[in-house]
Amino acid sequence: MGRTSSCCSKGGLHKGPWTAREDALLVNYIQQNGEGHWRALPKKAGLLRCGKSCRLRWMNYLRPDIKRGNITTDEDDLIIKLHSLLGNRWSLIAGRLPGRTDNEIKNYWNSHLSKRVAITKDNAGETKKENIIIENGETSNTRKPIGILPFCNEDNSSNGMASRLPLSSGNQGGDNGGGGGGTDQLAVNGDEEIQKVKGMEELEESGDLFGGCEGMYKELSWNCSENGERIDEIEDDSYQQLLNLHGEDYIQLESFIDYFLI
DNA sequence: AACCAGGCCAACCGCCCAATT
DNA sequence: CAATTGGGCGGTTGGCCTGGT
Repeated sequence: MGRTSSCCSKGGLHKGPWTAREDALLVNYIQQNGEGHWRALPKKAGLLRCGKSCRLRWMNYLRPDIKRGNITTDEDDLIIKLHSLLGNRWSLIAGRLPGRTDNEIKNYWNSHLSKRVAITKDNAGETKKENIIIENGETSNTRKPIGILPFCNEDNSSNGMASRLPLSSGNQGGDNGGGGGGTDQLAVNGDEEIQKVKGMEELEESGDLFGGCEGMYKELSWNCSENGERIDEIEDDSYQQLLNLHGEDYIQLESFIDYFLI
């Protein structure tokens, strides 16, 4: 229903690498008319491309805010952390890396990071990089973001928050050839954790996160207390539900991600 | 110099979902 | 309510480049 064969496979349309002239036509058109209406765009812009191809070219290559060049070690770490939280949700991950595209991150993951993480997992023994540490100290391979739970706990300042974080940064320095000790490592003790708690308090005071947290748990059919505290075990499919959130709930997910990247 | 293998990355493909008709 | 459209996403492909032999 409503699905047509690939627009790019229609006769008479160009495929393959874009020429400088095509790029110029596309950029010129979007600068004058803005993004959107991709299906109609090629005709109006004088391009023999399908709309999807135009959109992809713009989004992944021609957009003025795209950051070209090598992925930095900070971005590298961030991608790994986000992937451990979100899985192959490249658009979500890209949304946390200004100027990077989902395609670029996906390619980078497939060509660089997946191998590195695999090696890390092989070498790391119990502290596997992609595992998520759950409340009782066990690890899980299911990529459920159990680390989000303490965000909604009332006494977050004293419940060993770091042990629940989704990633252990402990093996970071070793396999990176000196790249370790990045500034955005997850806080595990001392002042950084205190700062984190203070940040949480500010967010809580704003009222945004607690209320949304409760709402989200209800949305996900999780049990929660009146103050938004999650009180039962995550069900198997809950993570998937979490990642399918939209609208305000999606914003809550974004907030959770923010929290874990402090 | 020629060949080959592997890595990288831009682009395509197929599917999904929300909005519109 | 069903059909259609528009847009977005993740997976995959294929061409180019580079390094090794």
